[in-house]
Amino acid sequence: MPDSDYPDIRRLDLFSDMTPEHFQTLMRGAYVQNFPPQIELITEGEPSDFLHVVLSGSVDLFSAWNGRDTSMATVRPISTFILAATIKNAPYLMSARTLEKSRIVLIPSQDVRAIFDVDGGFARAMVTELAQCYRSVIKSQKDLKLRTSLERLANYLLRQQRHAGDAAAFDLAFEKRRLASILGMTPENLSRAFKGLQPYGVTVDGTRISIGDQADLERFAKPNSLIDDFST
Amino acid sequence: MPDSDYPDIRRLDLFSDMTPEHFQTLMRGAYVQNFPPQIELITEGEPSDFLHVVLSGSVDLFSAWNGRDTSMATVRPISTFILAATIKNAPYLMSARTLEKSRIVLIPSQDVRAIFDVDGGFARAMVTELAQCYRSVIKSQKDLKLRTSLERLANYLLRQQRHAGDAAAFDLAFEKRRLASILGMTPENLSRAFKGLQPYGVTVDGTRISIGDQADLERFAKPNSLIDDFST
DNA sequence: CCAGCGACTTGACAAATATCAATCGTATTG
DNA sequence: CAATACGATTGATATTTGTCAAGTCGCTGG
Repeated sequence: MPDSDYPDIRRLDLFSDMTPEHFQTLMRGAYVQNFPPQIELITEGEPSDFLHVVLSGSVDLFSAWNGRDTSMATVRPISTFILAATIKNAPYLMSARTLEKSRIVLIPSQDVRAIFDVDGGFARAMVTELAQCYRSVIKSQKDLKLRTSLERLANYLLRQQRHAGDAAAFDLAFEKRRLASILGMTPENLSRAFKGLQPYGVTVDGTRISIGDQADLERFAKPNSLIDDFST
Repeated sequence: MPDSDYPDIRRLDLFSDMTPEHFQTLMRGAYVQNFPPQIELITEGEPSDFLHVVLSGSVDLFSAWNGRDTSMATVRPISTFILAATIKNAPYLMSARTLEKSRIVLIPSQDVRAIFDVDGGFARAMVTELAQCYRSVIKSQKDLKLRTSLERLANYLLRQQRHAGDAAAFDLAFEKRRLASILGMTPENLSRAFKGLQPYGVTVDGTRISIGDQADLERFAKPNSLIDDFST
């Protein structure tokens, strides 16, 4: 691995508290690879050989069953994925594929587990990371079970808007078919859902979203920090 | 707390690897309480003051939004809940209420975080516990997003059957209204779903479920270890 | 330039799910 | 024992969501 990547990884919360020696050990066994778009990095059901770290690009975590499939989450730099499978030495529950050209670190799971056993700082960082992941999925689960698809879309747009610095207009982070899958609906329904939000001042032009009256949309969406706030 | 409860708690994976001193410290600040049924133990949004351990009885984790509510999970002895909120010192994402008369240990979150900082064994046990919780929610999420309500019910019954030692008949673990909520449907729909499984040999008499032909039901349900196997 | 591809949209329809109201059955209680 | 309360069920209906089949639009590669 090029040494230039070290600092970026070291700076991750997950790796910043471990001893330099242990970090070195991890990095010695690791390697970095550049992947083109649409490459399947891991397949659900396979043993978790590597902990992955996305340095650049983005990765889609998805799952399939009985001919259907669904996007579960998107991983953006710089963060890790499939930490839980790695540490439990259990099969992946989700598949992963690159969405764009991506630079990814692969750290042998075996090494991660070994260092985890001897480095308290690493173990503690892992707790924080896993707790965060757990709470994110719980929020997503609440979103799915408590809201209609229209409400999910409205709240998603408000979250994206906040992420864009409360701008009145912003671009969708990815294509609509996958947004639909993430929100748990079909692409056709997403199209209709966008129309359904027109009365609340939402206009769509291709990938560009404009929110005419944020307060109006919020009155409908009823965003809630226990579902929509990703920082806590 | 009565000393008789110590061994039960100590035997939990979460607490078995920590030093005796740290365990003592945790137990000194903890207390045990008996709650009647239907008592709300915690409310979502509140600060996480205590890590909870269910010694006996059972607890429903649920969440509400905009007048709707849904059951997220059931906690049975002996295990903990809201570990993630405790460790992140963040508000509860779910509310909890006793389903029956329950005996519950309350351990001040502050103590848990303090010991977590100094006891590597505890931190490591926490990682395992959180990874398990995370994977459980992911499975549940896949169940929700990839399956129809009929398929969810069929697979739920197969899981329960396995839990009952592959018996041809078994009793539902809780009342149907809450089962419906857990499976993400209305009670009315659950009733119809049971009827919908009759062609596959499922018969219902009150709380008693009989599975006439397990292979037949499995052909319909298509159980998958990456969704339905809770041990991995 | 333009043919072709793929994502998106739209409409018509079908299926799944929720809602509302009424009823049934059982367990509890005065 | 009767009255009642509550969960479960059922039927009718409405809403939501998915499916299928066009058709549009924009982009890209020859």
